[in-house]
Amino acid sequence: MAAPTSASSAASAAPPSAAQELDTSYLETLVGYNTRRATLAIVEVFMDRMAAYGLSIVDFSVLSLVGHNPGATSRQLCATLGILPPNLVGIIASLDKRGLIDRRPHPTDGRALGLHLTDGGLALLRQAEATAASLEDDATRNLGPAERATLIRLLQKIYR
Amino acid sequence: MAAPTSASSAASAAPPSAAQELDTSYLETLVGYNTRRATLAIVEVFMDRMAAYGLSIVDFSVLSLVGHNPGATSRQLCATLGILPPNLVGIIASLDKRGLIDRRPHPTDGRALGLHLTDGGLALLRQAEATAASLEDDATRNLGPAERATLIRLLQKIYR
DNA sequence: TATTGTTATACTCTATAACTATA
DNA sequence: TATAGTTATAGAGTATAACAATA
Repeated sequence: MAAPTSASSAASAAPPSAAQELDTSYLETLVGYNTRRATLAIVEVFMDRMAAYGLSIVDFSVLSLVGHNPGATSRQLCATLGILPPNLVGIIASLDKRGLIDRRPHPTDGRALGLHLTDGGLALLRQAEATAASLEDDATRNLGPAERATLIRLLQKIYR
Repeated sequence: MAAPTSASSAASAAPPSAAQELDTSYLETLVGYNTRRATLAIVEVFMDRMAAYGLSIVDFSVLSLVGHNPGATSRQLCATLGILPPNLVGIIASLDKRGLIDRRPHPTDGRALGLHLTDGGLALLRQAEATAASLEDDATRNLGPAERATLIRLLQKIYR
């Protein structure tokens, strides 16, 4: 959480006044504090670079899930990403309007719509996923490959 | 992100319809996706249990930092927690109004106010920190002590 | 009767601009 | 002139209730 949030990060690498840093040793003993700080550090880089494609983090997640799960429904995306249905409507509508995804009648359920990438959506996803891989390497540059694998394994032990 | 967000988590351990789970294997290769999912899992438990003290996560962080850094200023809290000054004003005012913290004139800087815990604030912090320790143990129950230490070390390599 | 997708809406969180008083 | 704390305000993100169409 302490990471300067975009505002100050551009101009100043060192803090503007530095004043006096607080002792965070207690908070740093909490796993949740550390996962949150790490998430914010990565998310900041993620948002910066995905802005080039006009994609938010959720946009990227939706586009990627649809790409890897052709015919997925809104309901499935909501369950997977922890988004509530009313909040996904605008996201889907926006990706559809931009011509990145198609909404087709579901083959077996008349209530549902199956989501599919368009050719343009697939092309954008490939670029975005390449950018994501590169950005993740940068954000985790202090981790070796084995450490990165260990980190992911331990994190999944928490949420899976 | 996929974790059911409080709404469904109470009544149903298994998903309501289950429908068909999507393939998330690509997203799970991203460190950011995993840190975010783990954060959401812990945050959910954290919010549930801290509600007993009327503390949000930021309330807890502020109370804890002031407790471990008597005389800290708003500016320092903002820098440490990545909160913007206008968004901290209400939080500080609320903790003050509840009698958990005091705002005293800063000894050397007439513009600033030094923050201190009241006796009541210290008592509440001690309870809250005990609850946090217990809740963290629960949320990371699938990790051994060594794994927990490794996880924290690797996360700090990302954000420090 | 339950579920999918949707609208409307409210609440929280986060962000920017501008003011005051002190330095 | 720069900084600490503050106000007002705008924008995301997230939450609930309720509806039409379909199962």
